[in-house]
Amino acid sequence: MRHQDLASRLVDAAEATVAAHGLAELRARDLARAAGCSVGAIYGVFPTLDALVMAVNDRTLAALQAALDGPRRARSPAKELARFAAAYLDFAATHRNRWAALFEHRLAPGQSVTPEYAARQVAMFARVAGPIAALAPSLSAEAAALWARTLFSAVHGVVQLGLEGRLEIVPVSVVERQLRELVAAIAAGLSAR
Amino acid sequence: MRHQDLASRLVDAAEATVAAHGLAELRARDLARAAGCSVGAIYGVFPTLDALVMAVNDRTLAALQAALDGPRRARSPAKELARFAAAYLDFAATHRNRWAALFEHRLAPGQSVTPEYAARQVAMFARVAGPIAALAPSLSAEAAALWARTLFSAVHGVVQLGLEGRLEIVPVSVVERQLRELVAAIAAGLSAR
DNA sequence: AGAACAATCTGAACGGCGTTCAAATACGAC
DNA sequence: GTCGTATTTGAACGCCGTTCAGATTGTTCT
Repeated sequence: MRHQDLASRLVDAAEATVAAHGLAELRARDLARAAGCSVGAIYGVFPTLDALVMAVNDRTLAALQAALDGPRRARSPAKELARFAAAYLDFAATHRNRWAALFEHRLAPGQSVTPEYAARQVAMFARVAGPIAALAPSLSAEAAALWARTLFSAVHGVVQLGLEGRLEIVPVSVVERQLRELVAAIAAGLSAR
Repeated sequence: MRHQDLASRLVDAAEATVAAHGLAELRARDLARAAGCSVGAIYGVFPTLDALVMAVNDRTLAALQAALDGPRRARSPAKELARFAAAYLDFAATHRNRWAALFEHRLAPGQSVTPEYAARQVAMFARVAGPIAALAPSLSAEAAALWARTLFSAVHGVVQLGLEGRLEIVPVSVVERQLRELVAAIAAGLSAR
């Protein structure tokens, strides 16, 4: 533990705080105490706390990607899309604070996301494009890719407004039903062309 | 102007700042200067800056509701849903910072949204339930209401990830196409049952 | 071994934030 | 005019992310 990189100790500590109390509770002084260093040392490793948050989010996105790849491919394209949506909901519900941090954190203007982060996002969209192309073979590759983005976004929207909506919070089981019906309707609409 | 309520002058000033520079740029001292009062006077009207932000968001939601009611009903339920989605995108794109503030602002734990805010949200969902029920008459009232929430959330997700996604920002015209195809697929899937 | 240099870490201090509150001010009743 | 009350004021408080002069540690050369 003594020889563990300061960087990874800091990301570990930040991840633990985010998971337990949410992104808003992250403090440089707490982080330093948890990682066993001084506040100033943080800035020898990360230029800013925002950069540290991005490192945490990189990890979360990797975990999300792994969760979505999850169990092996389902029997039909429609079932595969349904499994994907259910896995997304499950990840968001299980790791709520870490998942929320992905969207709560706004990067400073001019700053961009890390290349790994962007690559993971592209990979996740691509993961959806396959079943979609299988479902609607008449779609061009670009159209299928755009549909992948659309389906992903739609599923995300249902999960986000369901889990952290302003109104009543929808029980996870209801969100599950919403996603099942949404994916089924889209799959039906797509294959009917 | 002198006799205008301090409260409305403050909300005006906050709304202007949010619209011009985003929620993150809101400062109590700037607000006081813009509204022509002292910092302390803000707290005689609002218990917290968060409450002031909620007042701004109430206004934004009212404007969004008006924009969605917009032009009179379309010819068919499917077209009405498409119009609704397009109007949502148009509002988000036109009033990007004010719209983003609706979702950037997290209310303190234990605090709830104003009754008007909740009522507007319910009204907007209900606005969608009509065309959905017309499209799939076999749906129960509760199922149609849930579908309204689902469709609204899905549209929101596409707009949000499209306009402020981490990856490349999608041009509005592409998001328009995404929404058109999404609504068409859902409408097809819904009426095919 | 010790001296000299570079690299790293330290934590008090800085500026900016939301929020508070004793003092000043404005206002109405008589 | 005088008192009592309600409102406004803005300096001050505590907390935040971030900085940087000085202390500490590590490395290289003789």
